[in-house]
Amino acid sequence: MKKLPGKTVERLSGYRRNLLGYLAAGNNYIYSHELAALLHITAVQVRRDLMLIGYSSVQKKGYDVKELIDTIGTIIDSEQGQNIAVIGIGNLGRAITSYFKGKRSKLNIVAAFDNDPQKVNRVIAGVRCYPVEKMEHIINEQNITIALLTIPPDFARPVADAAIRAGIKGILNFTTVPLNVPLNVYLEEYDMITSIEKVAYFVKEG
Amino acid sequence: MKKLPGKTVERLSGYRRNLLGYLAAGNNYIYSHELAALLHITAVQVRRDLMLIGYSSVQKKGYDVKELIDTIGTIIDSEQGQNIAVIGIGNLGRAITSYFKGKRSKLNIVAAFDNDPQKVNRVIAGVRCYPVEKMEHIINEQNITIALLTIPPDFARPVADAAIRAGIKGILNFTTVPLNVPLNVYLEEYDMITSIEKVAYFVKEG
DNA sequence: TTCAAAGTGTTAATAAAATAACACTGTTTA
DNA sequence: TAAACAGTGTTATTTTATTAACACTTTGAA
Repeated sequence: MKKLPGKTVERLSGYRRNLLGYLAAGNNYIYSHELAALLHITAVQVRRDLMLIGYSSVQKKGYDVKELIDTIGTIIDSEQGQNIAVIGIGNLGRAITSYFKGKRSKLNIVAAFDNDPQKVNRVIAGVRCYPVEKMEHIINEQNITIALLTIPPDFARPVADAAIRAGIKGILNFTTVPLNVPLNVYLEEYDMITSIEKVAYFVKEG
Repeated sequence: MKKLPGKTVERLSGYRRNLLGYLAAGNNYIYSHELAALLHITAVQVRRDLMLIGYSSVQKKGYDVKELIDTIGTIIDSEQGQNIAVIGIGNLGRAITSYFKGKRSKLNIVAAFDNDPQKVNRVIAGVRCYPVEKMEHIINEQNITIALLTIPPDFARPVADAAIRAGIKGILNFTTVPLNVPLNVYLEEYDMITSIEKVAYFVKEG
């Protein structure tokens, strides 16, 4: 399967999330236009995305929700699973960890790192917290490839570099600090302030 | 000024965030390619965005950082400021509040809402928490137009509806629940799981 | 059955976004 | 002070993403 565009991956993730909710609500079939409505996009977009991943419904009674969830899984999940570390287990790190933990079977948050002696060697939000000095060791030992970066700005850069040296292949950066990573490391940046400002702008402009 | 595309607004927010850091680091001028590098985009993109908002540097010695920060402010900020409420002050709500509070002079988080009697009528992360029943009243009284939705999924929909009835004009939805809002309300959805899954996908695929 | 109605997969067209190209203007150096 | 250089603003081009169009298939009703 050819590598999908980032936007498509985002939507696939959104489809699955909504399908899980839809299934939990007791629905077994869904039409493209219904799924589209949940994401505020068009039915064509949905069908086009599903075409891209080679999915087609046998019946014309809508898509089989379970089947579609599984198909999306075969595309965006890694078969053997992927391990995640939360770097910096302050307010945001804790929030993300407890929010995410257990939600996706193939993605496991297996470690947290922090410098605060109050936190180190304790289990926080269901995850063991290690001192930052042990990062390299633990990342290797636990085969962690993904890092969620939620540390104070001053440490963001050096700690991210260390994580990469230790073998991290993908970073989701929640800090306000711009990072630079080698080509073989995938970097996604998310800044809440930008989201808030965007809402504010469109509220202002109507 | 014509309404800008969402993507441009996001980048402008990113420019300002980076410029603030750049200024704090003691730099007063910045070239388009330097600013571009911080955001991992091209210099052309930067110049194009600035053209869109009608900014041009008098000198050819790079942009005046302070001036550019101000110009971006005149575009994306509301002159009289905008008030924000955090609806649901659990882990994530607290994290966002303490992260954001005071970072942008024109955007103020002025109230939190929650049902938990332990939280109600207390000041949490620097913001007073009110019971959800008082939401309509407070939103009106404090002229709150923006809501950050960080409540448990089961309450998301009814509470969002109530907030809109009370006069909210923009919602940033951090829950996994798909919302429907009237046309005059701006809705931005952010799902952390999607971000994490996106990173995971591109780590997997290389 | 058979005929509409509704839904799907796919190709074609459109729109939006990012990139390239380039003329112009200061800046620097010799 | 002139010639090379570097950086900017803007138009043109390309690429990417979205939407429209449509033939085909199933479903359901008459």
